Amino acid sequence: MTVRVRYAPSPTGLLHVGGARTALFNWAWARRHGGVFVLRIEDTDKERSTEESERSILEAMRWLGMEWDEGPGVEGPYGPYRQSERNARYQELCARLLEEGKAYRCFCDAERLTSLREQQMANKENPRYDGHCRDLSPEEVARRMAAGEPYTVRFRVPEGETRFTDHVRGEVVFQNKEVDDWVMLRSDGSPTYNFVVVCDDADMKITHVLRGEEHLVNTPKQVLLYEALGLEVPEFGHLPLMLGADKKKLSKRTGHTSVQVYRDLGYPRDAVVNFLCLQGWALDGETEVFSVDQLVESFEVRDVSKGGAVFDPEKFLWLAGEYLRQEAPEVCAERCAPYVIEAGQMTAEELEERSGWFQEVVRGMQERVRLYSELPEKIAFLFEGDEEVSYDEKAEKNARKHEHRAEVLAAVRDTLLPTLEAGADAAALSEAGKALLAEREWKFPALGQPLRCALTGAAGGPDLFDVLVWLGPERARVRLERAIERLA
RNA sequence: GGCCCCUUCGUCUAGUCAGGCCUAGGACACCAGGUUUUCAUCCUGGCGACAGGGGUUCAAAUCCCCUAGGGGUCACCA
Repeated sequence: MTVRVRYAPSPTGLLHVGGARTALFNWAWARRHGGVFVLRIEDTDKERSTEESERSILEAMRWLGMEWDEGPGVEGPYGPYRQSERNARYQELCARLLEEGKAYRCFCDAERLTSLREQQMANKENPRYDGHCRDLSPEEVARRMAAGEPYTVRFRVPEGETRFTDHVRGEVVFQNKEVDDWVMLRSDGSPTYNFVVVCDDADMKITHVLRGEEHLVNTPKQVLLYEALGLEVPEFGHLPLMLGADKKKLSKRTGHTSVQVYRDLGYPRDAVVNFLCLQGWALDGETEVFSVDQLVESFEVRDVSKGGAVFDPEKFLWLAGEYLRQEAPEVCAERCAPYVIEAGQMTAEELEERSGWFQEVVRGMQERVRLYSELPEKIAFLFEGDEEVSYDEKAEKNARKHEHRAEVLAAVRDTLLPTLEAGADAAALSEAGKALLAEREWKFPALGQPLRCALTGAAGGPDLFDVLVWLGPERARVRLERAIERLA
């Protein structure tokens, strides 16, 4: 039997990182077993669903590299893949259950239900439907329908207990008396989640339902519905929740929750995928950094942890840096480019013209950056006017520690700049610099600290000889002259 | 509160299904050293956990029971 799994987001916002992880696990599981990954849009909530949100979710899914085999834009044998387009089928199945007495019409209005709930809570009872319309006579139902009274359709939960084997948690049992006669069809005739999810999963031949743990308590309702419909029950696997620092379900209160935000913040794509997988799953307990291929090779649902995972922004940042540093400079440069443009440091055209130069800068900066977005502020000194480089306090203090600072800077101007002009690279400049120091029997800091201050105005940063090359002889000369005066 | 789920370092986790190889391994963070022209990277070391209590067993992080704690969910949302 081919494995068929699905990810079924509701288009009511951006793609949540928890949802993305669920999708990733489903996707990996399908790929691992040569199965099919279905993407289905659960837009039964007309109030909150938007096309805009659907677009952004699809875009984020693609960005993460999850191609769906069936779903919006990809024809499949069980479409359409948007619930709003499948209404006829829901009505059909509902009519069947009604006919068989497995569901019934309920004429209780919102007002009655609300006061019922309030009363129950006041009595310290559990709020639940009281079965008021469960056994209405066919005549009464017909009469009230004819009178145009609005009604919902409720599922008639049978007696007994419902059990299923969860691939993450093992055997789970619910007493049916704890399960409410839930609403399948709203009074406007539209279907609810628990109803459509079963219809669609069955129609789409889904074999494994992997979803967040918040759905665990819905499962008995759904199992019961499969049984009432005479359908085969799929296998379930409830993934642990992703938690915020407060150990509660990850929400905006404790940090960013959408994939798009991390993308926009400049996290490498593969780092996002890798990190999400680390929440609740481990390759071997040793390897933290792994590829999508490795994920697909070894992902098993039974290896998923049971406990919730606190989302750790620090570790995420570390992992982002791991990925960014491994990138080829030209790739990294391309990904940093939008941020450089946004910061107003270079235009797209300039970036194009000086792509070699920019890549070289990126290469020199990669070890010092974790997110693409971090680059601009770290190379801002390159875009300052040469006459107005601002020295920060520590840089200037470091430079002033060396009494021969002016002399050393002058020596750099007189010996290194000509070398640079002649086309020397950073390695050659470094040699020349060291020779210059050896001559005078000075240690490196005597050169490094004044020079760094002169060139960058900062106490730390990239290799000085790289900086010399990036700046070029003209600009370096201006900065040196100015420093010789200012640091005198 | 009812029901359901969960519980190994601060955090992510390996080990639990098939009890001995675990004086519990790795990673992030933190601390201390080292390399380095600074910063960063990199390297070395340190700190640090089986929620508690009972069983079962020659032997329990691993199996059973209880307690405690945390979470999820209780809609004409999904």
